[in-house]
Amino acid sequence: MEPTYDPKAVESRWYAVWEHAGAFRPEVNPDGEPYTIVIPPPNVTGQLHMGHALDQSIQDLIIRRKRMQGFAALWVPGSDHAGIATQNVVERELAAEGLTRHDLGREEFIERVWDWKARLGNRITQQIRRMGFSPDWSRERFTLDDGLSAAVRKVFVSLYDEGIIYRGERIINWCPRCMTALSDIEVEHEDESGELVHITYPFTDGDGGVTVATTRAETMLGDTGVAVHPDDERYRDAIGKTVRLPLMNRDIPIVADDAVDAAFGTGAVKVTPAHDPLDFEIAERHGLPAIKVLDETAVVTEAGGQFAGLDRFVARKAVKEALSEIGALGLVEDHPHSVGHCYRCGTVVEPFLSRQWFVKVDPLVGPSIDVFKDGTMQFVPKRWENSYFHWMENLRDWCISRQIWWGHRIPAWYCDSCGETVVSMDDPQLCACGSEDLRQDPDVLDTWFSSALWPFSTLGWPEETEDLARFYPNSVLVTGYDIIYFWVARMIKMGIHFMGRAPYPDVVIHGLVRAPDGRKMSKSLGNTVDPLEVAEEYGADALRLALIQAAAAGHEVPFQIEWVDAARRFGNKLWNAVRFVLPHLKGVTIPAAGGYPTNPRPESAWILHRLQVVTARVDELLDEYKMAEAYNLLYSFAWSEVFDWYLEMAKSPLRGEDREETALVVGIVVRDILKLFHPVIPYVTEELWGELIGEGLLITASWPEPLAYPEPEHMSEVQELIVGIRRFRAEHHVSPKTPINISVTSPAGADTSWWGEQFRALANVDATVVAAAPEAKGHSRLVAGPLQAFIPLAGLVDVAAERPRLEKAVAEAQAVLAASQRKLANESFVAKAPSEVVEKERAKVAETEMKVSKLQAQLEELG
RNA sequence: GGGCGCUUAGCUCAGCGGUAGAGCGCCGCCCCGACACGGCGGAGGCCACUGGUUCGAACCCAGUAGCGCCCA
Repeated sequence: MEPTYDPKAVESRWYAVWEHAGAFRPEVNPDGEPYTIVIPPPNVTGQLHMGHALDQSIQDLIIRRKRMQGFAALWVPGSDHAGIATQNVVERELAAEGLTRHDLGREEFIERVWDWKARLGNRITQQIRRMGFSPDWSRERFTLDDGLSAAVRKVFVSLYDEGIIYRGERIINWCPRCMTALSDIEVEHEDESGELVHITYPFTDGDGGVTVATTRAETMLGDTGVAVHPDDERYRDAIGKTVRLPLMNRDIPIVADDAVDAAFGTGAVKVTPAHDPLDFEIAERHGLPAIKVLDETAVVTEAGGQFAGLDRFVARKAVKEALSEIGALGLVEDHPHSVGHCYRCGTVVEPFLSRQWFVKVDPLVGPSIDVFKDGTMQFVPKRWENSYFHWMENLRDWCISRQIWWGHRIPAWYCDSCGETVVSMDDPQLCACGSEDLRQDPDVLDTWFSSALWPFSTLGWPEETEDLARFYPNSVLVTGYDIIYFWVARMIKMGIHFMGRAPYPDVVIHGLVRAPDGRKMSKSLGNTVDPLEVAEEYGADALRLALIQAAAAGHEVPFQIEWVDAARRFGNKLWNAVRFVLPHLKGVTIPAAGGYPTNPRPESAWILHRLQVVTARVDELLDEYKMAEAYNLLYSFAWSEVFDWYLEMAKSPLRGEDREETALVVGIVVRDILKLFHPVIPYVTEELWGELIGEGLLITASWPEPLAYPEPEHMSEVQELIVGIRRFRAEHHVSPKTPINISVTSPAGADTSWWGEQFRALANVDATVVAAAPEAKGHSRLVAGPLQAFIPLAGLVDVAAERPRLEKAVAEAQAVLAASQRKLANESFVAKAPSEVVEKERAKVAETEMKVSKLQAQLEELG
């Protein structure tokens, strides 16, 4: 083995081995209880970003551990077709050739997208492999696969038959650049500065008029009414009158409606039914017509009179100028307000009256909330339930049709003869009326519609497959909080509705990986960090460990390359630990599991005890999805206890008579550390497993279940004394190479057999174990519980130089003592605190008093 | 406007009722037969502020200030 670990060579070696061994398939544990995770499908257009790296690191950690625990662990990979995004990408490619999709026609365009997918669509799956993640590629799915398309079709038809899916004319969010409808949550609101423009509409029957306020002046071209609140005194007499719409010279009524906010603007609102959701509702209640004055490209229509042909923002300015000229324009005030943008392209979305397909959410919401209330499901951390409930309870119907070509085409046909709509599992040839003039709806479904079925469509539904029976419900879902609404909520609704059971009991929510500057990583800000580049430079293992250690419960994760660097060095440390162990294994075989000795030396008993305690705690933490805490604990156990202490303490016995029993423990402890770390840093641990065990693969080895050992007495005190001696050397500039003779007191009956050896090995002192403090003066005294070490000062240091150290030690001990005494002097503390806390405090006082008196005695000895 | 979160060592963050932690950075000493991608030792925090609950609060409650996110 090389003295330093090189991730490059190792990380390219193992993936194929694992895959060929079938290790990613649940079938490696044929009798295991099923455990399932479905991957949040990344976009085919996408590249792996830090968010994926974190999300998938967590999933791989979970799935690899479950696999080692003997579960039939299934992690289903796949991607979604990302309708709008993918179509945009391919259209951009066409544009470079001077073409539009309409030049190609629907079929040819779709073929072109499939070509594109074949060319580049597997980029992200290659990247997932590079990271060492272990989903079952034999079960990879794509939302446009035949099977998943059948699932989509079945769901659409069923929901249509149940009356939950319907087609209707409503105000939807329209992106004039993508030329499609969007759902409410695909609109991102941003505060922008704008103007609140006051416009006066004169009464048709006399003097005066009503002044309305708007931020979108151009929409007044489509006004068909004015609304005021019924209780608004100011407008009591105006209700029922008509006003003449300026510029358009249209007479429109003033109506009273509760929906009007009397406190906003002038209290009178213009009603533009075709271009505002609230106005549309008001218009419905009062029978006002809707006039479209903007078209699909956000250009003013013929209905906009003299402004026809102008872009919406140009028209806004022109309308204001025209109003100003005729004296209808009043106050113009600055008005910062929230403006909706398309989440795909950033264009300002237009509320737009349009006939679209919708999912009625009311019937689906109740059960999706109940599963949390009754404990069937939980968010981790739990606080996400609140925003989930709030969102669910305020849902509006989900607009699912998209005016694009790439996606699941809506299985609805319209009969040109009788006007009937046919929705069916099989493409209809004839309408019920006998006509053959059937046209299929040209639109496709929202990508999230198919993603909502992912936990069961990937398992074969609507076929009744073995996988479906075995792996549904899934065991856990791991995802970022940013898609709780987009995806998680919808999976829950569909899962319950179609499978009769929630898709998984646990939803683990993690934060977003932020740029080093603390801001969101985004291409436009240019502050993204490419996980593949990081993996190239530091190793995928290092990136994964760094992400897991940093990803504490549901908070944002600022990306720090220093963490990756630290994680990389941990790999090197592990590597060298194994490199240290190997030469000592002559004649000793480390079993792949178990092998814990019955009667280990005290040092070994200590580390085995710690191993058991730490492993048990790590299991608890992982079962609670506290990944960061678990691996920070393991990290410091491995480095600070095993490597810094135990391997050092093992060195002496490994050179002795009974070297084999220590070699066995060293090997076993390192083996279990490899196992415990494997789910996070699979490459280096697999490589080292090959070196240490050389049999089978770590990926399918068993999760450690160490034996419990009683903790040997005085281990921590001996360690404390060793640290004290080292500190003594450092403070007095006594080289570690200078041998020192000390005496160490031992309580009666203590097993001191191993002390001398370890004092020599770890502190380079010759320690004589004695029953009582030596009589002679002129030594420094170290106190650790019942143990004391006496370092003779003669010839080593100036006796007087020891005084400041002692004085400091006394002061510190006295401060601790005073604090404890103060507590115990407090009657309510003694009366009300739990007895073990009080006992602990009393013990501390006794111990500290002892320490103070010993140190003071020594100060006196110094003279 | 409603909701959620954050404010802890120079930096980035854990901890969330019983004596303040990590990584990086910093200061000494050391290439000691696993590792200088390292070892040994050390310095460094009125845990944002103000009140309250409690025997005891970084941790619970209320409020204040600043920052961030989500929804309307």
